[in-house]
Amino acid sequence: MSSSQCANHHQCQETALATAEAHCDKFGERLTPNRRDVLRLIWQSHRPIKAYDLIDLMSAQDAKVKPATVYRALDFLLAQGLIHKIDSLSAFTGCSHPNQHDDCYFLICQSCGTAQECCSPLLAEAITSEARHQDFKLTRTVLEIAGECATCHQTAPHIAGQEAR
Amino acid sequence: MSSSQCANHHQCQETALATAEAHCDKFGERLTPNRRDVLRLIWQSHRPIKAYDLIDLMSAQDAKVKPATVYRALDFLLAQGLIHKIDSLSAFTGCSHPNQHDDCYFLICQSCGTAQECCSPLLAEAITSEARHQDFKLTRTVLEIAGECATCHQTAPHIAGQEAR
DNA sequence: TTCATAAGTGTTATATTATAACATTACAGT
DNA sequence: ACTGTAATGTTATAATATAACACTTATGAA
Repeated sequence: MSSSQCANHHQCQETALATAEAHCDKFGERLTPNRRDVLRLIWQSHRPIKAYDLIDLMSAQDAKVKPATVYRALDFLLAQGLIHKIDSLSAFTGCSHPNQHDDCYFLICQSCGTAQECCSPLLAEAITSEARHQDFKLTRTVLEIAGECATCHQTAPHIAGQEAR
Repeated sequence: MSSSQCANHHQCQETALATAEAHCDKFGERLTPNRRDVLRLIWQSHRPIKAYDLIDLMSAQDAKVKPATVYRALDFLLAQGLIHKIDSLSAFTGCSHPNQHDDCYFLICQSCGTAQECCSPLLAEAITSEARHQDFKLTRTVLEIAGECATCHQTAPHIAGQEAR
């Protein structure tokens, strides 16, 4: 369980929830208890989390939660840009800056499981330009880069894959 | 049902099978009837095809084919680089140039369903360089660009999404 | 305030995608 | 022909995701 990226994960979780609250206020959307719970659990997880893990976590508290409940919350959060889905993992992760742009990509560490959200206007422009070159009208880009993050290969050089999963 | 890209799809299918044959010969791998059937069906489909559609097609011929049969063939073909999996679609498509490089990306048309495989050393380098910049050791890149292909927006301008599926 | 509507949730069922485990068969090298 | 490995057959089940319909809650117009 690495815990990189943010000095105080509890803090970044609270910030994310506050941001989500503000976002919903602004757009007249409702961050209901279910949606908030799902969002909180996503932020509590340090890495992309799967829908059924969320279901299990939700169910741990009190009554069994059904898939539809969680998937509906996920759909809402995705629609609001408050989370991302990582297609290559079938997993979900919080968006660290909802609404700012949609040219993000992910660095997914196969060793520690984290997915760092990154933005590069330069790279985004390179992709847009490639698409334009093929006369292709771009609506959505999925860029997911798998490998080993700095922390992992500094800590345990050249034993990559061993602790993967 | 657009049928773009290649003038003679039957031909490109045969070429792909011959290439696969040659590849397997070279590496001492066996392109068994099952694997060949799956590969042929993938090439027969003009767009990325789902595992269970392959199962249905295989089953149409004679006896019912079980998932494992097809998934095993898919695993083999993926391992040999003879096909790609499009993560954002959970679908498979033939690789038009096995073994040549692994810096390909896909332009996925949401209107006609085709996925064009493209290569751009420039873009690949931009991505590698981004990763390096974050001190990230890249092992695999997924770049899937969804939108509308040239053919579709030339044919039916500004009705995008209507005939999507 | 009350009612109508829309939005959200509960619940059951089922669709879709993928793998595990173990028995059997086919193949390549000796 | 014998033997070990690779491939396949078969059954079962895991993991991911959605459909459909009933019910409840929030919202806002009358």
